[in-house]
Amino acid sequence: MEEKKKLIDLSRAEYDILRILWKKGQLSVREVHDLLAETHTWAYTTTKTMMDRMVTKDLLLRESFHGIFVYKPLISRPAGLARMVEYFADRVLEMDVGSVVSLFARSKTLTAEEINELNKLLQENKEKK
Amino acid sequence: MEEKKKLIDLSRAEYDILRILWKKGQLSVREVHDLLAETHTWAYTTTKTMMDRMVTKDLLLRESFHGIFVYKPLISRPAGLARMVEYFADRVLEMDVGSVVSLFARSKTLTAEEINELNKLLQENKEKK
DNA sequence: GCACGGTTACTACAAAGTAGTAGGTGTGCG
DNA sequence: CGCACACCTACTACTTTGTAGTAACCGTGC
Repeated sequence: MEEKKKLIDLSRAEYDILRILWKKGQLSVREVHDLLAETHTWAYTTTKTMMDRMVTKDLLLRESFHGIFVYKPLISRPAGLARMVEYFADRVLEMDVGSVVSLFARSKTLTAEEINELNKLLQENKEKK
Repeated sequence: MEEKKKLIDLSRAEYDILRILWKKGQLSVREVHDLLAETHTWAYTTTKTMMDRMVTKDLLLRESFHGIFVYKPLISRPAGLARMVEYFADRVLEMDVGSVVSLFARSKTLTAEEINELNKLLQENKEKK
């Protein structure tokens, strides 16, 4: 049996940053920070620190771009979602993950392809438990 | 306008402890710890530290009972759930909280009364935003 | 009365959350 | 041309949370 990679455990803060990057592709700290302002009241340096730490954790990739750094996600949205969905289904709703995943189909948040990936990840994870 | 109390923000660890206490009413550290073993691999003292910190944060009440301490939740299950449901609906599913709350009705996780309370909390919270 | 098994209190250290400060750099203006 | 300003980056720091060890305490059986 090969390496069993667990679902990625993101903190809420990390997830919020990734969420923006998943939508936009790649952004500077400033851009992420401004978008984050809707839900957070962080200082600019807080956003920066977070993002830099996420780079060392291989959650984000940082590249110099026209003299400034831009960051892009290193994990897919379904991969980032999986752990949260699992947790929420198991511990909060106390129902099968399948029912929760089916919500995504209705919400149009994820593409069909992403939903497939999400399902696959959750399935694999369940098997090895 | 009176005091606006925000929804309670629980960490996953705190939530997991509360979840057990909501089900059982009140338990000793040992009992919580054993039940927690299903999902966590914490050392006994870790469970203890967590629970004691939750007492100082007014999440739990600690009472001496036959020479040992038992802990009971100071917040209701809907109150503990509200923030997580809101977060999950808004940021993960990106759909209306209502749709998520309706899942509870189907999952039998909460009583009708609890669902009402949950709805009320989420509603109040939305109004003041 | 003391050993033993569990309980409690105190301490510790890493990671996450939050943010300040100092130093670097490009661009316009005098 | 050289400096001020605005903005970026790196480094440091302090608090809370996650995780756990250790030592002191305490009732029960012998």
